[in-house]
Amino acid sequence: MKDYINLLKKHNLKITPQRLAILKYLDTHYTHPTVDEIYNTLKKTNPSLSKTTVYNSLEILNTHHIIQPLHITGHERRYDLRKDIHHHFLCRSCGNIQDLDINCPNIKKIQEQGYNIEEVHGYFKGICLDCQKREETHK
Amino acid sequence: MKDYINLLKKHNLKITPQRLAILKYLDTHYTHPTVDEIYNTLKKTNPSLSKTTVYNSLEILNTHHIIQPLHITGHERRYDLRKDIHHHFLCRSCGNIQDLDINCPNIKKIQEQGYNIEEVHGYFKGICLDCQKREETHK
DNA sequence: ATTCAATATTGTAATCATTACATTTTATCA
DNA sequence: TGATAAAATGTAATGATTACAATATTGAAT
Ligand SMILES: [Mn+2]
Ligand SMILES: [Mn+2]
Ligand SMILES: [Zn+2]
Ligand SMILES: [Zn+2]
Repeated sequence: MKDYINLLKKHNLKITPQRLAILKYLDTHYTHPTVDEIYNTLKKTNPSLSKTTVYNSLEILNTHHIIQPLHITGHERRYDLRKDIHHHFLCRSCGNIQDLDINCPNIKKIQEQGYNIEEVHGYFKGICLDCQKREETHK
Repeated sequence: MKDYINLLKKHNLKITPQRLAILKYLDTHYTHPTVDEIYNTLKKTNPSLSKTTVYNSLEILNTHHIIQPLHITGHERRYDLRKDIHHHFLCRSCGNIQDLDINCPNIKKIQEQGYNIEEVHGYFKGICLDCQKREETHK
């Protein structure tokens, strides 16, 4: 990525240090962070940052389809700079959310049934590979 | 369904009118209702019902895998008496949530990669068939 | 470079869903 | 029919998100 300024310009969004910082954060942390994670980290180098601005910025980036929200945990929103359709795995043990790069043949099928699909969310939950190994060695 | 009493017995859960009413509601309304929808409806015939009881009952039914929660809208929990894996379509226009009876070949693939999968959520959002027709006729 | 209007940021208060908790009631079983 | 553990109830607390009013900044026109 890198050229966040032109990305915002392309969408006729005003270029502000807050938006640039949020875009950069998402671009360098593909961990599907929460609003609080983004806010608390950026607050360190930008002490005047308001949490409302983080919410507002994420909202407008979402409406312009630059980022997408995930509802995988069920109690907090998370954000993803990747805008292509991909699925996610949430580990019950470590809490990490991993990308699953598998293509979903069902999307096409459902569209063929006549549905107009605008969003796809594929969430899998369980124990990730790392945590399984860790449990093994602890026996 | 029908035999909610034995269902609760099988899971060593106490048989209470509240739990029976909630089970019956979910069994006769496969609309993936919210807690408030369940509460407000049952409140009419059971005025002493507490919303906390609805939350508690749904929680214990969930831990016993009798029902499953959906996080499809992103801002409220919904419940489904169907416990088999199936996917859902949320219509942006009418708000209805429909079951999609498609099998997901990715589950097997991800398991083959070593993941231990405990939950699967497939959410699709867009405009449902009925709403598309309605829009057509309104032109 | 300066000015200005539109837009963004900020801080605080409000809202909404959910959870915690103390009290009262009920289900189950001896 | 009690006794006891579990459940139901009502209220208060929490946590994430949104609303809103005041201030500051951006970007374009001068
Ligand atoms: Mn992702
Ligand atoms: Mn369903
Ligand atoms: Zn893990
Ligand atoms: Zn519809």
